[in-house]
Amino acid sequence: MAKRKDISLTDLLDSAQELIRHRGPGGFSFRDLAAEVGISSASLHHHFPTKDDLLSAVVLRHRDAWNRRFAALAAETEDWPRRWGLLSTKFASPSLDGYLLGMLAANFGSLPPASQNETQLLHSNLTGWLARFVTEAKKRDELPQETDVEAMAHALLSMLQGGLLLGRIGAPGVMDGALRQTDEWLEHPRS
Amino acid sequence: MAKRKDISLTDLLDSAQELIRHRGPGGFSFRDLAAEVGISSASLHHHFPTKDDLLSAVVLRHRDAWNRRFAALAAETEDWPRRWGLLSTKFASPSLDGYLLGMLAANFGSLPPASQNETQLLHSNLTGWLARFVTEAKKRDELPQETDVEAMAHALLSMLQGGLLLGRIGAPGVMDGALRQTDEWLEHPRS
DNA sequence: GTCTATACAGGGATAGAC
DNA sequence: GTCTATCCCTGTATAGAC
Repeated sequence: MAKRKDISLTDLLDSAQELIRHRGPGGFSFRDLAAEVGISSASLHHHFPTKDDLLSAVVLRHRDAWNRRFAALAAETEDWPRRWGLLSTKFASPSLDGYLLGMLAANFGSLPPASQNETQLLHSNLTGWLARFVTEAKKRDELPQETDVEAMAHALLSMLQGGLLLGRIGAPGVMDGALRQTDEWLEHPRS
Repeated sequence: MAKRKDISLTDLLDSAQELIRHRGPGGFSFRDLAAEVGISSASLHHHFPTKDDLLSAVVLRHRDAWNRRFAALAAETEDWPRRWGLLSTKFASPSLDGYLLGMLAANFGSLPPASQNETQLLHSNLTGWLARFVTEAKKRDELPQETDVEAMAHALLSMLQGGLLLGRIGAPGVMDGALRQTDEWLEHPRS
């Protein structure tokens, strides 16, 4: 023993992110994560001295990933219905990590400082992208001119996060229903 | 010492509920709650042998409270806009406890069994009432006949919970924005 | 019904060898 | 970079006196 395994940072963050999504930031221990990736908790502390370091690293990467996804989506199409369709699908996909923000938000008060910070940044990044998309949709007359950009962005993100969150309880069709209704609202703007 | 203080069950559950709302079900200990109500943790265990007992008692009472609120609301008016207005206000009020469901949902996987059960019941109670209100609104032609009752109920509850949850992060205007947009959608049904 | 005291498991984190 | 061993704290829960 005591040989280098050179656990990749990516694998580590992947496992950590999975644990946060499933059990919440306080729902797993260094020992849990260490066991999962096959090293000792002391070795884990070598990579991330404190839990705050670990959590905020996960959130930072997650934020980057979403920013890249949004940028790619923005480049891919200017069509609002298409943008929203792809976006909501990404969020609704259980294999993807739309859950993370909600888990962090729910346990925000118990998060260590750097992680709180990253979580706020994640939230404002997502809201910012949504607001940009809504603004552009208005310019293209795909949404009513009276649309309040901020309100719409908050509503859409709240819906997505709330749907994911309530879906955790186990009742079927929550996210599907919420998305179906939202689509109805979005595709049939007021007369 | 060792005199009876006869801490009232109500005070106990109140404090516990407050702690769950603020820190989540796993974010406080028997010692925390005991200190708050001014008894020892051992005394607390006398009232609630396990944490599962404590949590599920809180959720049960909470569920009852919402059922009574909904029933009162149903009796008070049949007007859908008014019902929704009062309801969303109740949920949005920070002094009230609309948070609870979201906190429980986020940490659902870490909840002990009875508490999971109660949480599911809470969720289905709330969804059921919302669905009933939507159904009645359709009958009164206050919502489009094509409205999918389940979808609408899931969407509204998701929005409320998502808004409350994201509001915890500290960004201002989330819940307000989400509600403003929802009102827009509800008051201006498709042409 | 309340207390003190305590058991026991699990958490984050560190020391120091290899 | 990894390990074993360990520290110290906090969590749930119990025993037994008053």
